[in-house]
Amino acid sequence: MAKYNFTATEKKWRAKWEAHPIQKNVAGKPKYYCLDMFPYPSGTALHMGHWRGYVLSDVLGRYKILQGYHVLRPMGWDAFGLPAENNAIKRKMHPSISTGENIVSMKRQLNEMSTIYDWDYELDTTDPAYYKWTQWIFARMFEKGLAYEKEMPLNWCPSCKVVRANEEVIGGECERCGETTTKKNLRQWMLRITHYAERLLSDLDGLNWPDKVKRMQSEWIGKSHGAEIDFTVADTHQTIKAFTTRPDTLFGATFMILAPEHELVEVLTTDEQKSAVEAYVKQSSTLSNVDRMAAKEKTGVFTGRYAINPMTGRADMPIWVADYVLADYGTGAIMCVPGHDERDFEFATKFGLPITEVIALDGKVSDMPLKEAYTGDGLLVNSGEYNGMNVTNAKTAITAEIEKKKCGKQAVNYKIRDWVFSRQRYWGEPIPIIHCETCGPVIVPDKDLPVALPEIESYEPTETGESPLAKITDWVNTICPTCGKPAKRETNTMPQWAGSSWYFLRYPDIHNDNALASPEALKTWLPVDYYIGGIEHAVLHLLYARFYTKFLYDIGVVEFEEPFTTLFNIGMVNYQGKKMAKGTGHGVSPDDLMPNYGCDAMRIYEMFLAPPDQDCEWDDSGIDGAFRFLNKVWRLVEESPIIPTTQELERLRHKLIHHITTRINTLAMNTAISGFMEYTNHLQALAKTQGGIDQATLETLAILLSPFAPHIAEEIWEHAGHKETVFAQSWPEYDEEKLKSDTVEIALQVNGKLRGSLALPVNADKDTALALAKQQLASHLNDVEIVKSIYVPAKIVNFVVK
RNA sequence: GCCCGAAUGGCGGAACUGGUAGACGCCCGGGACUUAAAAUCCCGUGCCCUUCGGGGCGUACCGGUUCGAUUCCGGUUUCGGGCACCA
Repeated sequence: MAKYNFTATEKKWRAKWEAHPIQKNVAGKPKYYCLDMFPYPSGTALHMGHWRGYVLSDVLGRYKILQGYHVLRPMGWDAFGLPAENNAIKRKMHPSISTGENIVSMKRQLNEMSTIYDWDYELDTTDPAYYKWTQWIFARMFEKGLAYEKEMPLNWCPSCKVVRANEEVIGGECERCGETTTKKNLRQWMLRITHYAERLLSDLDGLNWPDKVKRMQSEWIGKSHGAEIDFTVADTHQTIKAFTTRPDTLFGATFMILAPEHELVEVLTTDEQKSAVEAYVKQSSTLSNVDRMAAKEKTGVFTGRYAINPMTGRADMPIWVADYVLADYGTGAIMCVPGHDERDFEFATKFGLPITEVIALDGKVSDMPLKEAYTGDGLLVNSGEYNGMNVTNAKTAITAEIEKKKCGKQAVNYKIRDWVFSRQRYWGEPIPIIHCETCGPVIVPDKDLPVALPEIESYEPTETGESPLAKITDWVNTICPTCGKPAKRETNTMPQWAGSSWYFLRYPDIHNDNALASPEALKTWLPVDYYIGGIEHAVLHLLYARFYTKFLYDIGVVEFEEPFTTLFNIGMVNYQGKKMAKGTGHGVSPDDLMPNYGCDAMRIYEMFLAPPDQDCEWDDSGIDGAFRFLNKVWRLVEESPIIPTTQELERLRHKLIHHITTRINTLAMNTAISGFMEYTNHLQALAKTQGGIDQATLETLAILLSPFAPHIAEEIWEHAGHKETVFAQSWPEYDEEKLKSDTVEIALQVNGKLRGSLALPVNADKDTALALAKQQLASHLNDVEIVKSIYVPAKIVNFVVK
């Protein structure tokens, strides 16, 4: 009796799979595109957090092969971007070298996991042959007016003199030098994702995605109905546009607030208030949106001006500047109704601004002052001719009056904003634009794509806020493709998102030089059937990929509008209370565990650890359980004589097929594994009493186990007398009839408390069940009156007594 | 702050549609085998009380609906993810 030698077994099968890949006989099979979110090689190694997703999708992929699909399992590298560049700077290497090294080590790790990735389809977003098409898509967007230039405020470190990403600004301070950061306006390339807001929202309905992800995206797009109202500023020719979802409360609008970045702040502020306002604007520029929204106490300053309430005609609305109003949501200005908005109420209370009640539940004015904002339903008060009208009707009526007065209109507002698409960094796709003094920004002609990222001495950010590319004059100076005059290249690069928003289209046809993928390849493989990746990508990556797909649909490149039919989001793996992350080197490397436990045990444990969609805490110690389980399986297989099939073995076998199949279908892998363990325990006992196990049990076990622990599964399959791979088999089916048993144990309760149990025929009628239950519970039913008797077949009997 | 989630023994978790809470595994304790150890096997393991028959409590907290709630509803707390230049 030899102990299961995982090292030798895993080596043996990995070599066999390498020589004869398990997916050979694919002709005529239906396709299944099972895709992982690709990693960004910004660190040298994968941690167990990555394993979680890749093992999960590998199990699904192998399962689909056994179900008879031709499965596409590609893998690639999202290798551009800030983290990769910072990793390179840290290691004093060129980013192409450091990411290249990282890719080599990650690929080794993926192979050691015995994943079925097909490296014939490997893709790298930094490969010019790939980013040629990233640039090509940008060119099409530019032509359609979806890419445009705009001045945007960016985080600026006055000490380092570089643009800082939000990630690099911690609590208003530069991560590198600790200096308080400010904002600097720089020209940026933007993508008009807002044009797709409505479609991005409504098409969520048809997706087989987790509800919570759909909800997050829908909240992110943030559609709301209301009115856009123009408020005239007294003693000026200016008007302030404000979007509100509550036009019904217009009579209660007692002041207005502009975001500190609002263009009218400078124009409107009176001389007396000038210094105070300027100081406030400067101070708020050091804060991020998150810091501003999370501030404990509201801050703000008066501009010295008043706006006219269009309903009352009175110039009694002081105009303030406050940073809880964001420049990029709505119009960057709000009308404030402190009586019926919590934040406005807080602000008005703090600064002594008037509060007017205009909605009351019963239509009766409350005693002033109000203790809090009332945000509920009700009837209008203090609202002139609208008094007594309900909120819903008032919204329509007051909007209609504003429209009549030509000082506003009904409006739909989206929270989603256009996408800032340029970075002042080296390590990204050059934006294929040439700036010509005569022609303006001109797109690089397709024949000149890709615009290759030039080699460069120093790729660290520059002191002018420009990309390091700006320093390479040879590269920057070029000729306008339209008029032939001297012109300059765009020096900003694209964000990492650019490459990851369409890569799933490229995989089936990665070597195509004439199109991003051939129509045939796209038709054969797309859309993606199952997409698996971290929950942290619930909004941005998935929204951007949907946007790109819709755009490519509109220009006729693809024939579908949604890229990912089914989505599964893996929960985070934490370690010592914190998220495992490559960037910080915080995590557990599979390399440390592999020599002691082997690949199968690690795959099993990773799946057993927790429900895949939930966050979990990594703990090495549990891996022993997975290791023992596999050894137990092997002993059972090796030591048990083969006997003819028995009814018990048959029932147990079908139960296992049923359990594993239903669990795999919902990716409930943790309970699939616990099902295997339970089965093995039963089988062990049964093998003892019956003197062995049957051939069918052996074979079924090998096939069912193969997606999870492929090496030992092959070994069992071989032990069962077979020469070809277990992955050439078909997934077994279960027989409903064989799952049924005749009797069932039901619970007996008195007043909902458990008082016993009873074995009953499954189809026992109520009278029989109650009679038997009464007998059983005689001691509990002695001196009481039974008020009600409940019998739920195969579940429970409950007596309600007095 | 806003949006999205989560909370069950010493620990990870199970409980499928409202029906016997704690499957499975880890840890821990006891036993078998062994010169010994490892490995393996068997038994025990939510808390409290017990006359050892059993009884009480228990799924973050407070309340509600129900014969019956980990599951549904209202409120609260704590923790995690996202918040647009990390991806």
